Amino acid sequence: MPLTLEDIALKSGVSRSTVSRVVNGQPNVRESVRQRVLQVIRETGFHPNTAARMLASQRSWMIGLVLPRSVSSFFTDPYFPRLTQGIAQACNQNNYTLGLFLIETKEDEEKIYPRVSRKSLLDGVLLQSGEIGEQLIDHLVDTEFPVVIIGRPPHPVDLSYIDVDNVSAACNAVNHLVRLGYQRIATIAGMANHTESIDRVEGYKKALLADGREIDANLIAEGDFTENGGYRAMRQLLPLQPDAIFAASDVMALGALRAVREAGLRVPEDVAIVGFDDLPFASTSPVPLTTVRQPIVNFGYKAVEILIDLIENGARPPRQVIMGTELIIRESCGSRSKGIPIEG
Amino acid sequence: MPLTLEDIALKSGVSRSTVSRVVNGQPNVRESVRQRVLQVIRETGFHPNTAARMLASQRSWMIGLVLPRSVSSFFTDPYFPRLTQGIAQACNQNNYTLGLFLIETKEDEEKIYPRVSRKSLLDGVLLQSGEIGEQLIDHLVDTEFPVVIIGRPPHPVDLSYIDVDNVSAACNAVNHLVRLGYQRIATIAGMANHTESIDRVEGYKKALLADGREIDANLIAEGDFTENGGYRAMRQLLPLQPDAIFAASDVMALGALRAVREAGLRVPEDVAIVGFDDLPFASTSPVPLTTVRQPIVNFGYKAVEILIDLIENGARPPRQVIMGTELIIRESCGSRSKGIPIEG
DNA sequence: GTGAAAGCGCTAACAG
DNA sequence: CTGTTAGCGCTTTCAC
Repeated sequence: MPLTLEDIALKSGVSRSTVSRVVNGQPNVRESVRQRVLQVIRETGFHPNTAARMLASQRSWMIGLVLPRSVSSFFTDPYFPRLTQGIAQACNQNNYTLGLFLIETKEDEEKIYPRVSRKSLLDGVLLQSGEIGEQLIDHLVDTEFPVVIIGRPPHPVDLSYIDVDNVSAACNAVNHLVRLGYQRIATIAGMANHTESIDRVEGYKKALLADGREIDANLIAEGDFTENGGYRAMRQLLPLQPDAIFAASDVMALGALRAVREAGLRVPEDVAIVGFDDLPFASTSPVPLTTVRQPIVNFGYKAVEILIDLIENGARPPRQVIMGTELIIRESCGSRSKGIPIEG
Repeated sequence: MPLTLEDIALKSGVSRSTVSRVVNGQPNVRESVRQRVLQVIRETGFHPNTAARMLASQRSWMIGLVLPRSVSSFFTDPYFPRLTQGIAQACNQNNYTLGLFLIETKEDEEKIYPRVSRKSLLDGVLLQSGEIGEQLIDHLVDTEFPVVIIGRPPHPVDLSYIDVDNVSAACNAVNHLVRLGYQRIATIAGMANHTESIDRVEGYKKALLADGREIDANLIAEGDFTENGGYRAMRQLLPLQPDAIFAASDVMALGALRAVREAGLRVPEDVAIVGFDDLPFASTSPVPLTTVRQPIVNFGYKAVEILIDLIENGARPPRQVIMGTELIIRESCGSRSKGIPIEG
């Protein structure tokens, strides 16, 4: 029923190859012929069969986005939808189709693995860097299969990845609190087995040490990137009477804020809070959040760009792209009330 | 380089057809032969080429999720990630691959159209019902292509869809406010050209009329399913001194809550608020939200189920599946303080 | 129960 | 510039 190249060839009085050339925008076709063929294509509404094309050309024009099971916050943290947006946008623009692979169970992982690691379905994959010990990375690493990891991989691997400089970003944020004169600065970290958590804690420590302070391990509470996780971590910190909190995500900062207020304390007067991400709600939260802005959409965009470069040009060696962040000052850190100037 | 059926056939001393039968779990193979072939497959790590399979069988085992441009709240409303979760889960379980199509520009729409409307790439699509006037639906309607619309379509079409009974759900919610004795009940609607908004407003009116009240058009404010939209709508309503608000989404309810508190009023003492969705944050919002719970994940799950039935059994006529909702009572409607019993 | 053979619709040399 | 000719790797009759 659906039309084939052959049909179009017949109707335009040329061969199948010529039609193929026209469809693929190849140069070696006489202009008048090209026009005639295009005309027929338009009239008939012909579209080449994707599967046949994939098979013959060994290219699918499709990439996969893999979100490992460990990234359970996909549904609770607006970070991921935004990332996905950037990725989808870039795919559209480059005429790639995006396949979404959410891994939730061990079973999923096994089912999905062959689909995301062979050229027969995907031209390449974007892998959200998950837990340390993530199997998928190791499987992928010695394949020739094009991969870009989103986020610094747990251990050094010979793969391209894209990340922000979490250490510096966190360090800057905490340093801001230091300069504002806070004495007991605590942090709510993400899950301990995720690189971005590790890096942000490191930045936290670095800023404190740079000011000649000591690290109090009790002031480092582990959240899990959820609102509730932030809340629980804050409840745990409260008895230690911190006067400032650096939370590794805006969502956790919100949970912390809830806990602080529930305890009858004020933000930022009694406890200052700084978040991470600068998601839309950061500015509309009960107390507008001072936070580290990540270029999330661009991040996804860039990831696709690198992947496509890998697919189409096989660019080697692997690239590491680090994107910039920016500290956004709002109410929750109290710099306004303290009247301390903001650095440019 | 990668293995083919032929390779496996050679190594197991059978024909390509037999290997194909084994791979596809067909019955007509002697058990001993089946075992031998399976053994070779395991040893070699063979996986059939997806493109070749698609081409020969005219099936891709892939479905698309299409989010039209009008669904701009994809990135601001946690509703969509949850829906996507349910869909992805169901796809995994049924061995389908999920393609994600986010349409943002007119250009995207044109590029994507051929990809989502032909059997050559997808076996079927899930279309998030968008704006009234959405082109895609009309294009899809007279194709034989399997489609399930998520949400009631703007105008009656001969397609399967899945939805909740928004009218009843809203009516129940507002009725709850009525029974609590609120006198000036306002509503914050979604975008006027979306069916779920229309239906929820209708439910709102229905509850009021059922109580013998009149509809005051000024008490119906239009939001846009964002937090800011809810905030703005509430600011517009505030001068009219409503004593209760029914918001068409939790996100908007949150915006309304912010506006109310900013005006120095208390929830629920001065203004009661009821939301819609029961997203995770509804229970942790500054005032826990009374809201209509939608079975979002199940919703996505069910949508896939219907689509697969359509693909595999060509089930006709189109099915309309309506899922149930539940009113979740928390603090924001004030029923606790008013001591009014909650219906079973 | 198993194998041979004919495609699925397209791309990509290779001639001309 | 254009047509001919092989496949891409698998599914699926149709014989045996």
